[in-house]
Amino acid sequence: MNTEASTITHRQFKDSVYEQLARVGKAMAAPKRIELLDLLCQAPRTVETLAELSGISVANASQHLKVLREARLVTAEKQGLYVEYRVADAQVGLYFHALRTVAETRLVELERITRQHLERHGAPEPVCGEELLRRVRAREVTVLDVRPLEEYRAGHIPGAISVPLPELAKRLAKLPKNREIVAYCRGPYCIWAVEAVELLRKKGFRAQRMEFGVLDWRARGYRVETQKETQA
Amino acid sequence: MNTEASTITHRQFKDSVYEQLARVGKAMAAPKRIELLDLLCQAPRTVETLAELSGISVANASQHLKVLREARLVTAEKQGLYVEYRVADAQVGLYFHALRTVAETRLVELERITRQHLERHGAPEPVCGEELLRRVRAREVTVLDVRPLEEYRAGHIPGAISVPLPELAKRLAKLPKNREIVAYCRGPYCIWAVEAVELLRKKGFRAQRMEFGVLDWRARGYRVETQKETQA
DNA sequence: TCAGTGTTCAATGAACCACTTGAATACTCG
DNA sequence: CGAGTATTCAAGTGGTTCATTGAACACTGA
Repeated sequence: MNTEASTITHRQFKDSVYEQLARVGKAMAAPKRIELLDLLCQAPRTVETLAELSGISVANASQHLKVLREARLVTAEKQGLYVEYRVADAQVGLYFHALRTVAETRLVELERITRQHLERHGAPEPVCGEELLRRVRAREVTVLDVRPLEEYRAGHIPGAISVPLPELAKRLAKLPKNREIVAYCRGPYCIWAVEAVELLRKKGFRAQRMEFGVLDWRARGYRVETQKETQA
Repeated sequence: MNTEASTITHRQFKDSVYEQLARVGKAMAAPKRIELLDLLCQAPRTVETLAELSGISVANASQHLKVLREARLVTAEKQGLYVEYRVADAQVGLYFHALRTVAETRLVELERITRQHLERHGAPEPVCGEELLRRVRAREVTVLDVRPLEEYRAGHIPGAISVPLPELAKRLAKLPKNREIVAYCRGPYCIWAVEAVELLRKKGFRAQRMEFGVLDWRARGYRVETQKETQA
């Protein structure tokens, strides 16, 4: 079975397998493409929106999206005047999450950068994530999703209330004063929840930031709620 | 809070975060690097071994390993005359597994290539993975790890017996005739288990191939056994 | 049908990357 | 210490990728 010939075809087989795996790997080799995928993990979006959110030209975004499409990580569908991109399936989100997790555990630089940035924004003390997660799951606290509405619609933590950050100020009155509030946003690198907590505390609420996003939630195998528009 | 200035530093922050994430992403952008990481997920190895197993020059392997090291995915340690590389921590294995899973679910080509190759090696019918997994977990079957001994030592499915494929023939007598046998190897792209099953069946054993490897096992959150040398 | 808009394509140049070769380190072990 | 070996480094080459620009395409809505 280990003749010269079979060894060669063996190598060819391996080479083509790893070549395929590299198609997916290459898709995540450019910072901007990772950012686009991150955005798409929050909600489906058009090319123009993605370009604006990630700070690149539309043509460039389109090109990056083409690469992601060819790696089958995202799909595109024409919706009226716009082309709407979305992640191809749930596995893609988990893949991105795995990448992020490795980077977080292995790259000290990443933690340094994040901590600096949070401190500059007067971030509250880092919280014990897992314990908070437990209380959120047990519904012991009021959970606020401070991302834009469309991201909430595309998927949110069950029981969470959508209060986009810009609207938080005018909707304070409708929030419960006596119950503890937990705010979350896109994830550990998003400061919206930090700002939300800052405002809430200033107004006398008991509030905490959860640094997990919907992706972290899903990666733990918990259910995600979609579409429903629970509002305060 | 959304002044021009704060928006700019915001962009800078995001850019540096995604740049860090891309460090990890780039590490998996070359087929050969993925292959090296795959090999390292099975067991720690020296540069020379890795070069030989992946069919590249030592200098080239060393260079790829440097990239993996700079992305902090692997660590190197001098052991006697050789430098031994190993995956930096368990998360890295899960990251590679996530990449592989996405590629498997999304890339039809990968499945086609694999099926062709297995058929050429007279692979038995594809098995129902999850049901087999249950029976392995319940220890209803005799489990054979047909990889080289050092990979078995680095981590194997609990209860599995190490019978490296080349030694299978001479150790047939020591295997139970009446109990069903399940063989596994490095994973879905490795044909050792296929060949083992072929031989076993020819000799009158009831045998099946499990296409999961240790990585798939771990990704499901199951315990992995190390070091111990259970032998038939 | 035709203007207008969103998206993609094609071509360019600069930067980067994979692999080779040959030399230089850094060890170990006699 | 000095020979021998494993590994890494440095330089060069051909190929690939990224961002930009301007044009082309596809589709909508009047």
